Amino acid sequence: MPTDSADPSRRDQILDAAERLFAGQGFARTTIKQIGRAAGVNSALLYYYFADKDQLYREVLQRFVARLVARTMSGSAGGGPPDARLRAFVEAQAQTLAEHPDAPRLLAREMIDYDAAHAVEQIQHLSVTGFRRLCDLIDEGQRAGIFRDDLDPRFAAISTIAQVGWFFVARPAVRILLKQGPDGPSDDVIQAFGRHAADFAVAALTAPAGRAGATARRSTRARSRTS
Amino acid sequence: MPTDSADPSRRDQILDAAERLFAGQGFARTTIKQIGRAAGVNSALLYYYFADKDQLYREVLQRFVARLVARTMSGSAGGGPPDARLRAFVEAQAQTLAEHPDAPRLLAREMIDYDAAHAVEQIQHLSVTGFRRLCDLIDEGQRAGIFRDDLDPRFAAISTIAQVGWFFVARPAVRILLKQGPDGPSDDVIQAFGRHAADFAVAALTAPAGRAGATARRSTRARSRTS
DNA sequence: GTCTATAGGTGGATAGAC
DNA sequence: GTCTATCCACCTATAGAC
Repeated sequence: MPTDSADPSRRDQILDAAERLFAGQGFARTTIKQIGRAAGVNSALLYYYFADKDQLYREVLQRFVARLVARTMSGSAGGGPPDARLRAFVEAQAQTLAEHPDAPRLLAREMIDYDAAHAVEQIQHLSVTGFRRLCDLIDEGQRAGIFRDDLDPRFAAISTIAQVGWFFVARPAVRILLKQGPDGPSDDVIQAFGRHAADFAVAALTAPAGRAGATARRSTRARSRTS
Repeated sequence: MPTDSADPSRRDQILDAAERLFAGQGFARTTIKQIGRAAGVNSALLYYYFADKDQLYREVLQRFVARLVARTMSGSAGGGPPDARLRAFVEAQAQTLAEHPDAPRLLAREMIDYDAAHAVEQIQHLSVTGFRRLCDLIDEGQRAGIFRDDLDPRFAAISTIAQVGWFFVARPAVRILLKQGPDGPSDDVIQAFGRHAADFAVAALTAPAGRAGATARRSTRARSRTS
């Protein structure tokens, strides 16, 4: 099985079809024959390019995450004050997911179904890049005195990212709540939510430290900020 | 197939086993024979109690969501100011999910894989109860002047719920970020995150309206508040 | 490289004894 | 009610012609 070497077209053709199908119906329900048909080739050919179904799936995920990381990273590189950069980060995230509607499904399913076993390195990479960048951003804002410093940056990063992530994963519920059509929220609504999420996060982080926790104990910070 | 009538024990025994397996590995990868084995009965017996695999899955989901709704609702009934009740709501949510670690997986997968087709009414019910209650809470706080009124209550509700939801769904990523063991975050960390999420949401909602959106346009509100 | 044909295995579902 | 035995469909993967 000459899995490597150079034949872009056919190979990518198969990967494209596989990506669509895996994203749409998951690993188990997608058959080799479906993929072959969708790619316009005989299903046996898949075994010329890939060792088995599992390997094909892994390569789909890898290619996918790599693209996603590239896209996300390029979007939030600029300078400026931490709150503006955080805002840019969140809006870029919404933008990216709106352009790749398969992404949340594919990744969330992988995490849920296989505990990310097919793409540990990829998911790690995403965590180490995306999450980490956010953490650093928040930490920086805290040290600059712009953000309240009684929040754990890692918790805050999860809360920030969660908004847009959940918006896409819980699509059926969101659709009902927002009374959107069967295709899910329109681009307008997605963009509006992206702005809202950025707003929400910045507001939570810039709130005066003493004010919000009237009922509650101070500091949900559990650990060192070096993370 | 006398699917109904009265035989609690056997039937529930099968449902229990099925729930564990479906939650752990999803619908497609779970086989009838696995369920039979896990339940300690012959797999053919499943067809005495349930019409087919699909029907069994539906009943698992229904029972599951019914329990979840009951649990969630009882937790956030009390009175008090809106911000305290919102806090109670979020912490109850975290508590519930910590006690039912299968819940996020089961529900998220159903939404992702089948667009909630197996449990439309259930998901609708969850949305109409949980989400709606949150929306009303936020709306009430806005009218009382406690929460800023330039946020769409429905968007704010999504952001609020998303935090804990994502925390469980993205477990592999969270695990890496928080440097937790393979079993996922400990109960302490879950509780801490629940408090954090409540804090985060209340802070975002109580922030002075003009302050947070220095860079941004006012109001991410898109539609009427009657929702 | 790409196809046809098919082996080998598994899963959902039924028939029928007890 | 519960089990044994089994059928049939379908899916992954391979063998081998072209």
